[in-house]
Amino acid sequence: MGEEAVDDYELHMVCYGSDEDERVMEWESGLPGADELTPLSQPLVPPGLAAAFRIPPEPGRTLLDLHRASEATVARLRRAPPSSPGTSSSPHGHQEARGGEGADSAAATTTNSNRRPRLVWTPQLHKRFVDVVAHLGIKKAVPKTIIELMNVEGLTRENVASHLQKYRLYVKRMRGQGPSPSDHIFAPTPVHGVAVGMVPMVSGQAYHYLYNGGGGGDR
DNA sequence: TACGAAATAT
DNA sequence: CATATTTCGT
Repeated sequence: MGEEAVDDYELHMVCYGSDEDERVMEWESGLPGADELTPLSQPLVPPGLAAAFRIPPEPGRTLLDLHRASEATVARLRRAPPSSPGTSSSPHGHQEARGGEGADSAAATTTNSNRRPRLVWTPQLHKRFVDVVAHLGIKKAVPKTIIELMNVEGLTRENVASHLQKYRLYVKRMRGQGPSPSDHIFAPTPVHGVAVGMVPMVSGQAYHYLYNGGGGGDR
């Protein structure tokens, strides 16, 4: 009969067909990048300023809180119908082209292959990873939890597990010895001022890494 | 089922 | 050769 159920697999994350998903996608696109956000570990209001203005100490905002809030927002977006009578245009300016890539989404080239394309951990994605791991603590930093808190669509548990394995090895190796020039993403030189990819990219796509000369030659 | 170490692939 | 995926034992 028909061979239509063939490519049922790839339709997962890349293709947004539903209006609800579109709304969520738009919301995600509007989110500021990791570079423009204050780390959760860092108080929004400096202690001195807070004291000067009689601002009560910040509530214990944790990543879990953020996660819950995020889930609540997503749920609301999905439930609430357009309900924008009159204004059918986009709520906020969207520089984003189609593709569904916002601050966080792991896309893969949808070329037919049962093998998942190599995921490239961009500095931004890695930063998010490190942030989550740091706040979870080395004890609770397990792939499943990490993946939940990162909230990156398309990111699989295997991806995180693999990266976590490398990250742990890096941390262990890092003890005692100074930083190694061989480190790319793990070394404490996260984001330079140059434009780097905002989304995880796969082989085939052009991605730019910021490299330190590479003239060292020692190993 | 999920985690993690090792093997395998790119 | 570095890094990501897959396999496999727990």
